[in-house]
Amino acid sequence: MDNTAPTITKLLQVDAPHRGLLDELLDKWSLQVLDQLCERSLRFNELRRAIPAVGQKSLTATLRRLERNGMITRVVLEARPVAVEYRISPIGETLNELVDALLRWTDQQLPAVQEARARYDGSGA
Amino acid sequence: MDNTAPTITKLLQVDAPHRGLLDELLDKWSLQVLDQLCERSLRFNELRRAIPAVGQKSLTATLRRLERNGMITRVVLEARPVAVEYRISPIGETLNELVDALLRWTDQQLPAVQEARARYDGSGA
DNA sequence: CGGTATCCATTGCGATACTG
DNA sequence: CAGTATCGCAATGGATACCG
Repeated sequence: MDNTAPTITKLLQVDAPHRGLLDELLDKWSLQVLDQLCERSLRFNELRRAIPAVGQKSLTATLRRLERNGMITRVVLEARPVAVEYRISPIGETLNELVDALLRWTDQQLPAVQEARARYDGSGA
Repeated sequence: MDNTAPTITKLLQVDAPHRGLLDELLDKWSLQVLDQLCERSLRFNELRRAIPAVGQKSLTATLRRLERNGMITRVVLEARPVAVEYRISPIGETLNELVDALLRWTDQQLPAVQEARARYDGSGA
């Protein structure tokens, strides 16, 4: 696995597609959708309820983007009126592991961050 | 201090500050600035040159935000006209490790992602 | 239910000009 | 050099209405 793990920095600068991909995947709603679907598959309106702050338009856009990049799959169930289920994909699961690592990091560092904020806000105010 | 690491998912939903922090830290420019400063400290205009696509205004905002959250430190050097150096902080370095993991992930998954995109774009077009 | 289409307010962001 | 201030456009994103 260490075949391509050279100065990671170069990936950022030289190889735009890598950055572009993260830009599409690390936004506010994607992280939350990903996290929800990692627990279990959900329907459109279930997702809306699970993430109350997201608007319908934004949720649709987020789902399309995640689907296009292969992170989730959109499954149309035969049912009356219509039923669509969104599922995490294998790749999506690997991404979610990294996102979880990020979440664990925030959990650890939040106190230090809040202290830093207090210092910054205090010295400037 | 309870080190309970319960279903990470709950952190996302219940605890807004965690998500909020990631929202401030995972944007387009922050990742690149962080990555640059992890290699070596840089001055304002060095950063601009290192990340040509970023505007002055956005760079300033990004630096302030990273500084406020304790990820970098702003060091005013005594020099003529003025010299300011931006340095990664210890916390910032730990964040950058996770970002690097993300970058390595994109490097691994990019082919699969591009395939997914081709499939998506092809079936829809 | 699971969307799309449209309108509209807000914001983001680049370009430009100016300052200590 | 390292910013701040201002302007104006373009893109987000919410609210609403409507469709299969």
